[in-house]
Amino acid sequence: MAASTLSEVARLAGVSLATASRVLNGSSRKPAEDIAERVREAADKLGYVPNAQAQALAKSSSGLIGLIVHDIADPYFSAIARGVQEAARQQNRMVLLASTSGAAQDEKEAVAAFAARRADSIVIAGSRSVRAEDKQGNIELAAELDRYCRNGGHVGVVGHPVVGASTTEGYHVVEVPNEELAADLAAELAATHDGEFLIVAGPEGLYTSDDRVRGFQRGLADAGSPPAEIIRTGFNRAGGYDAGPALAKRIKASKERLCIFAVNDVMAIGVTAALRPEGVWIPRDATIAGFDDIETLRDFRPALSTVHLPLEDIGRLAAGDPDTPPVSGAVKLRRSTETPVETQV
Amino acid sequence: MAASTLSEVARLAGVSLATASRVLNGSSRKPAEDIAERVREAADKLGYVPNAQAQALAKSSSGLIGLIVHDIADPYFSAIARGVQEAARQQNRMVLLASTSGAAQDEKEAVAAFAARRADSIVIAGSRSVRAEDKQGNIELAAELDRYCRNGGHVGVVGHPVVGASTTEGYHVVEVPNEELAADLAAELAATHDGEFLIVAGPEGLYTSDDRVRGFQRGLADAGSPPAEIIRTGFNRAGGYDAGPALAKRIKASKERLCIFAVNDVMAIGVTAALRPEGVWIPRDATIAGFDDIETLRDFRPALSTVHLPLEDIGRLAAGDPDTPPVSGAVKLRRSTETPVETQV
DNA sequence: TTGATGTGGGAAAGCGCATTCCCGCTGCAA
DNA sequence: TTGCAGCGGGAATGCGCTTTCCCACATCAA
Repeated sequence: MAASTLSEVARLAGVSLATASRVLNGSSRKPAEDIAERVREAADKLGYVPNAQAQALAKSSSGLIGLIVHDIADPYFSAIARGVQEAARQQNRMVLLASTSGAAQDEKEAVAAFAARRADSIVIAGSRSVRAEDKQGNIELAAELDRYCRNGGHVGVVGHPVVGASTTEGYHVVEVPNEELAADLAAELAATHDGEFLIVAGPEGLYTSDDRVRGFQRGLADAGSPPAEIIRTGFNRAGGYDAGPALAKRIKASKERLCIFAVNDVMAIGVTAALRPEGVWIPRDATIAGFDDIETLRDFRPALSTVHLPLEDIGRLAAGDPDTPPVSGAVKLRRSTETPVETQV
Repeated sequence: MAASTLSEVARLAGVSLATASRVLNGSSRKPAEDIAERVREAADKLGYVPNAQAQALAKSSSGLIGLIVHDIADPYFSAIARGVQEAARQQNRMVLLASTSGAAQDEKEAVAAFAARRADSIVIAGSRSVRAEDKQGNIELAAELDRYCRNGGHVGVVGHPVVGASTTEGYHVVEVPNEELAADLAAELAATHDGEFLIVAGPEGLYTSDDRVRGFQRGLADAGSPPAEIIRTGFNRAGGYDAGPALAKRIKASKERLCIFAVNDVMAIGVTAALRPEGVWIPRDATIAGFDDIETLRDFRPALSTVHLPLEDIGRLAAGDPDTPPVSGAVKLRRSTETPVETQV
């Protein structure tokens, strides 16, 4: 990657390095127009591309924003990534991507790498967890982030504060009202459904999952319904799928129609897919709702009841966009939780 | 972003800058263990994080790989992005992201930005086009890329060479056998379907779309079927949706069952969604096939017939991973093109 | 004409690091 | 003991750029 340098341009234009810099890379001092023109011509002829690394070094600001997700191919994260990307574009920055599969250890490394690149800010999406096996990783991650913040970095966290972060300096948490929204969902569902409820949740200790479970139970309680049974599985499509057989058995054994709340959309889809071969139809034999309102999944049939989350906005907010409205979700009841007309069998 | 520097570490450890550098940032010369230990301690105490920008400047290699996509939230691109990300991880690099909505002008700017950051390589995903309105943009993009390559950069292009690129030096095209696979799909469909075929394509001039159309028509011809009528619309879900009403009219007017080939999965989903309110059921009233085999869409019902593309591998290949097998797709016939049993009405 | 005040270009000092070159030291053969 | 290689650490240079400081010159009021 050897390209022509500023001093080559300066020499060709017959001016000093300083002048060339002033002309080409926006300075407060504007050299005379004829000189500027000469410099621009020279730059053009040489195909000069400024070295952002050197610029960053000289002005100590990189124009980079680091994004940490579990999996960029997961539609939840890619929607957030789009928001971050847009915010970055507006701020004239570039986004550096890191996928970590959610491992705290990997996240720590990603933060270190971003810090090494002197990213102006870091966005961490993806659920925090307090599980025992993540304990050590979380501590190290928090330490790394604290250090990054102490050195003047900004970090935007989606959903929940990083476990064990000791400073608040530099941290910016985009609160997602998971609990409230889950309660709303439960309330709306309880209004029309009078059978049992069941929750398909992620592993215990995962904040996002736990919040949604808690909120849902609270909503149920407020509506006078008994608490829902909880099945724990993976926090992704595969987790939902795996829970399918047990659910099918449960549904077939029960006299009433069961209403399932999967703590996110992809899990709900996984559950639905696993239920189908068992002969369990949604919403005929059971109803189901998810959470997130993933765009790619909207054409699904039966249309999935869910809670809409402005994921793109969340990404923008985490990336520090000031013009983005605060996070506000909304319950979306669709076909998957409709009580079917009796005549339909 | 001021952090402690190598010279601070060196001073604290009581060694020279050179020694500290050798200890901390992998050099071929290994200082004595006791000294090394002292340096590491000092680094640890200061919370030293090497400045990758400065390192890049000094060694002139950034460890960055630039990725250009139309839209990171589109599952097609996010799957490729995952592959690129994985390859980058293996190569110990980081990926820089740019979304461009497919505008050649934006892509050009993204390339310039990557070049400025001295990215070691650039991956361009997303269909190239020869449309007239993109002409100027394409020329500039090609020029920018050529310059990048001349300066020693590597570029990996998914699908088709960049229009108008004058060098081959540094370019690396990941060929996607769109045409062959589309022909295969047509052949397999023609084997069981004897009604008419219809293609929902993207705008004319979009390579990927054009290739798939051409291949499909060829497959039809080889199977002895008449060429399919072509409807042009947007190359995304919205495009498919928009084509819905016209298709519905077409289907209702026709005596035979129509087989629709949408040139990608999301378009097929869009079509299906638009058809539903019109009372047209898949596969009862018409059949449909897509292309790409998007993972998030696999749970869709009726299951979408499509052509599987190893998108993640494609991303890996474009990012220059040597261990990734060459691209090979496969036709996946599923429910959406099954001839329904007559008794099902 | 003279001194004060700008104005605009250039020299040079870093930014944080890798790396080359140099030098003092030790170990060994002669 | 002398000479030479080999080893390990340090000084210094440069990567490409920004920015401060300086200086030459022009302008204008007195």
